Amino acid sequence: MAHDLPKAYEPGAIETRWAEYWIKEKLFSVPTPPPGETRPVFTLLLPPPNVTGRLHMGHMLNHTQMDIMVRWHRMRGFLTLWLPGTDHAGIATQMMVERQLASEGKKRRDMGREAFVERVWEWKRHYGGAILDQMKRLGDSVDWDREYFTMDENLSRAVREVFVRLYEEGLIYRGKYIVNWCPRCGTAISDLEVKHEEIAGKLYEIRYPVIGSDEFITVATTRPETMLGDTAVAVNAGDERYKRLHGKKVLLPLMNREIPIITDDLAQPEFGTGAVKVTPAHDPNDFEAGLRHNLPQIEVIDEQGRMNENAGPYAGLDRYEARKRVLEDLRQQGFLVGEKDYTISIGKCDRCGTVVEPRLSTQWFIKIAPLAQPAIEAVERGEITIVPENYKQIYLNWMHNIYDWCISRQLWWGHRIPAWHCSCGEIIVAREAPASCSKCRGAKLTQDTDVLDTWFSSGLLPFTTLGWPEKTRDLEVFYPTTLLITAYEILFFWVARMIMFGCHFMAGHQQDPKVKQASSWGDKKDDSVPFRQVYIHALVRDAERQKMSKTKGNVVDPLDVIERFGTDATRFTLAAMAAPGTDIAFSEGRTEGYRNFANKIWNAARFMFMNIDRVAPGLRPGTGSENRSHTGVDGFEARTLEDRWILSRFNRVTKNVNEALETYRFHEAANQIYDFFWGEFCDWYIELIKPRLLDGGDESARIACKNLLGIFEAALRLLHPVMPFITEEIWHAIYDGKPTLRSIALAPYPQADEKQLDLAAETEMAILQDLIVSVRNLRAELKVDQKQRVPIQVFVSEPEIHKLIEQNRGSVERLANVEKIEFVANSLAKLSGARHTARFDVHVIYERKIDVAAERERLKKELEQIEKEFANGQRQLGNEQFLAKAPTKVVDGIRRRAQELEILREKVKSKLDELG
RNA sequence: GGGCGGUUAGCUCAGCUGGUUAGAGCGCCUGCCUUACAAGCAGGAGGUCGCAGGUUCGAGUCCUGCACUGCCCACCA
Repeated sequence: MAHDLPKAYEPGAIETRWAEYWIKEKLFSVPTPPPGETRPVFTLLLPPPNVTGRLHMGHMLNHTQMDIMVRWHRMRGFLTLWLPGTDHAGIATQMMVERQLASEGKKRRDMGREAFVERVWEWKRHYGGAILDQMKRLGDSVDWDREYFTMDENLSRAVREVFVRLYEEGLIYRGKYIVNWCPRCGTAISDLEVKHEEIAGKLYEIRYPVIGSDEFITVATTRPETMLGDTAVAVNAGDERYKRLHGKKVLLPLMNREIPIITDDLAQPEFGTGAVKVTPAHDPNDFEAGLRHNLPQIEVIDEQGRMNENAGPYAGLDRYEARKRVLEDLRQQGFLVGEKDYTISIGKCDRCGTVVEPRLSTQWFIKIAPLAQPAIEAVERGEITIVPENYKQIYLNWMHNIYDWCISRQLWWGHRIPAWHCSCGEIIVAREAPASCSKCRGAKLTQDTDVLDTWFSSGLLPFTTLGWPEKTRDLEVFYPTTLLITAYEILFFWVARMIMFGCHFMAGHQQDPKVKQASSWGDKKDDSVPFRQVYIHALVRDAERQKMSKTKGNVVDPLDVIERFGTDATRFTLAAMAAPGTDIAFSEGRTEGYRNFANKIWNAARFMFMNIDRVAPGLRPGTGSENRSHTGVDGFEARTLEDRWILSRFNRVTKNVNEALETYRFHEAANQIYDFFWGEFCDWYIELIKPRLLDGGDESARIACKNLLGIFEAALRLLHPVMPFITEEIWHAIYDGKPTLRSIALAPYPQADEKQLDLAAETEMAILQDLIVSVRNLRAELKVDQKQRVPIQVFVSEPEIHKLIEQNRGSVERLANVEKIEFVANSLAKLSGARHTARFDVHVIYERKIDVAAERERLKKELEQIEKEFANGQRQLGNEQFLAKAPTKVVDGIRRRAQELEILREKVKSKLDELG
């Protein structure tokens, strides 16, 4: 790269080129390390996107944060593994392919299972994993050689192994229970996959005639159509109103079936009429009550949400149509006695939005309590920490109230349950298809047609991707993984399951102490956990803080944003806005600002190269371009105040950035670098060294170049995890395309050197900046022509400050466009149009007079503020409690400030007097 | 029905364990094509930190209540 390159940074081609280079060079591939490896390990498992997935802003935030952490650790010398892969996503993918088939006029059931599954694989090979290509565009530094798919043969084998083991341990059982059933998807779904919604509905009161009397008993229901399957009416045993009806029967209207009146706590006297219809086959509570009272379970709704043959005249009707008809008939026959507005909660299928039907069916379940206990303890003991911390309590609450998990799905795409049914009724659960029935020796075995919940297999990934059930070297080194960064949405779906499975199946596992001890997690004892730390990232919303959703049409496509502003700028935006615990309202304005930042860096680089090529071409790639092997600033020779200052600032910022990343304060890390690079390095340092570069003599220019290069190169490394592309581009240019290392990503991350912190330099620099800004301010107020240089007068009382300004006279004159500095012996405070701080007075000599009225206003306002602050300080200093209790640092600070304020007050007052 | 978060400049947001003068970007106003950058430079205006109490020497920061707002969890007909 040379200085004749475009003035404006064009990220497109550059980013694509480096993304390809990183993959081609296999820079982030981590072969299994041999025994004896002593580097601390950092492992991160990518939350596998669905094969059907496309990148959205939430992913982009997640990936940005992961990549920052990964690159940061890698540069700090950790043996860093980031494992990518995709999830087969049972329902989602099956739906996708079904839709595709529908457009061809085909149906899944007509094709048959085998052909359909083959079709899904075909789809997967064609369209699946688009998101992986998008990840490449983001610059994700994952190990592509280890990419997995949840239905890979080795992972599938591990899934069967887990299933069989859990079954053998009695933790998996099969049974007929009420489950959430999606009539559209035709499968059971877990509690988590049901989204509840409040809608306006009705509460109907229906009276059932009591047999052997002319009485009625009135029940309340929101779902009248289920009455067709009623097998009892329940009242509370203690409810006086119904005591006389205990043991009697009622005649179920429309169906004319006799059903008993039972007493059960299901019925609560306060609610409705105090009597409740019981439909064991279509309501979870009624199901339980049915078991308690041995009631028949009459199913009236089929798996497609239609009334079945048990529904008499309503058979064949859709459930909602049936509701209408049932109500009509009840009304006509005088059984419907009440109808009032009522807010009801309905469950909808997470995938397709269809209203879920509680339905009786035979499913496979995991007994959750024995698995939950260790998973709760691991978090309570701090073996796993969750950040932000409030999610820990949410996790624990959920885990304490968890129900058994329905793991079977009536789908075709997924891991088929490793159970075989024999015609004799025996069920054989086995790792591979058995040849014959273990009970009757028969060979007519058919495999269970159900597949497993997608989350069953993804819950195993932390160990199955590393070779489990084999005792592999990978497991020994990389398990437990170090960090998991994920969205709150899947805390229960995925994170909780991984913890349960990890603690269960990896119990007793020991990580290689050589790679563990050196890491920051070395003090943890329990290596069964799947990860050491979980960071829950924020939700990305649109600029109006609305949740992005396709139906609202407010989805911001990250690739569009990338197209317009570049990946680096987009990444920087997300990093800079990602304060832990708060959602992000994505704004393109910010991204544009960070695109400008990239441009600023680019132009600073152009400036640097222009000067190096002109005065010290030897600096690149020869001198100073030796392998950057340490964590500081290379080849820096502090000769001047600005040199000492920028070196100190760099180290302070480096310290802050590392500390911020340590605690996931991405926004702080990003802002620190931004402010340093733009506000200090470009605005001040580069401006200050220009004279040395231009006409300071060869030696002086060479050192200035070297220092410029040193800071710039180190700053690139500091920024690299956030903006990997532009930093890689410029870094390579520094070495003229011939760096010793193949990538800045492999160079050491800057670490602060306490010895290079220089408080004196920072203080002195602040005074000079203050003086320069004061003069610029005065010039603006006097409307001095920008190009005109004007003389100034300066008064200082302290000799050191006089010396400081004297020594940096040239800088002040240049940056404030001053013709000549004249030091005067007396305070300029009274002089109208002069500026003052506690340390100096300054006056611009110019024929134009300032606007006296405006000046008076300004001074009045200033005085007011000074008085206010001064009074405030005095009050505190006069308070014994304050003096006794406040830290000396604070007290001293206020004392010092009070002195300054007194000086300032006098200056402002005398000037106001002068103005009259 | 429970639980969690948010409310700071016109807009979008920082402000970590309470401590001197509450910050940034965008937008706005003024002046500059100053030989890295107009995607830039210099200067400026703009805030009773949602409301009401409380704790404290000291509160944007901690506590209580309220208001508005968002999210999650929940098998009450």
